Amino acid sequence: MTATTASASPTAPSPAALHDPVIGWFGEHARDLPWRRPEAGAWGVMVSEFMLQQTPVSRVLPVYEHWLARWPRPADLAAEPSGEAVRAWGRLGYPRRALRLHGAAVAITERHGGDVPADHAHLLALPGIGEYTAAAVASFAYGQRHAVLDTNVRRVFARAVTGVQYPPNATTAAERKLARSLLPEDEQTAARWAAASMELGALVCTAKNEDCSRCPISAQCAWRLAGKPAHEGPPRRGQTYAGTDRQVRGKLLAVLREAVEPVPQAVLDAVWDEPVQRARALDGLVADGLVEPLANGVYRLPHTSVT
DNA sequence: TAAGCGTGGCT
DNA sequence: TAGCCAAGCTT
Repeated sequence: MTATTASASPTAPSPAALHDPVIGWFGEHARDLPWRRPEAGAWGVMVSEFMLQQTPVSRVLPVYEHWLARWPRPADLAAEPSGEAVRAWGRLGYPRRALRLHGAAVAITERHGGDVPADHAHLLALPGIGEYTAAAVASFAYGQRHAVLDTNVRRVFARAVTGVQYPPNATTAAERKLARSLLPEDEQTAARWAAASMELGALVCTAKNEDCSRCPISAQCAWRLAGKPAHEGPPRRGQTYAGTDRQVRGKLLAVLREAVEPVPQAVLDAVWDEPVQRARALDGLVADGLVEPLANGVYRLPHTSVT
């Protein structure tokens, strides 16, 4: 066996030594977010999880409120063209999420009687829902016992238990095993723990400028006890953006989002000088179902119904 | 498994 | 200033 970065440090705290302080801290410091209120329901939780994938809370808040007011139930969204979801997504980024959320709403309406399924496997089968989101919805909306492994939780575990600054680039089997071993037995406590450990990573045990003076488990944290050694190993993969197809796609879609009428090719051509890359970006958007080509070189957001 | 996929605020 | 970073999913 190769050494695993998720193995416990010699000074790793026991699970029981972590649960009470972190859950207690959460009770005092949890943010009052709309998707955490009882009235949000499972649909509100699910919408928030889609929007929060790779996107900060502050930018999600206004779009979330607008979305839930317009489409209070999955069937309300499913009844609209997918392009309306893309338009309402605004500038949250990664607009394929809007398409997938719309597709999930259609599937929920058709297969689950309009109610967000509580079963983990059923959630996982919906478009746009992967390992993390399925566990998050099952845990946050339905109070179930699941290991909820997002980037915040992975970082908290890497530090507090494993004793390193950052988790691996991709989630490993060792991390999943560790997360399961730390999960409280009691279902309600497990759900509380999932939300609390995540919030700790989001507010205190942040990627940069972590504030150990505000951390409820700083006395037991393996990384801190080791002297907070700097990250070793391969650098974490950075994201390039300027000059990429992604940037061109973003510019093209921004024009179409704000247009009421279908947009002529010439208007789209104005957003980017380089014709080969511009064409490739537009073709990609069409292939992804984010843009619908009409006759005569005119484009719009998709009006197609999902089948 | 690693690359592709948006956007904007922060340091 | 120019990266770095933010509750991932899909192929």
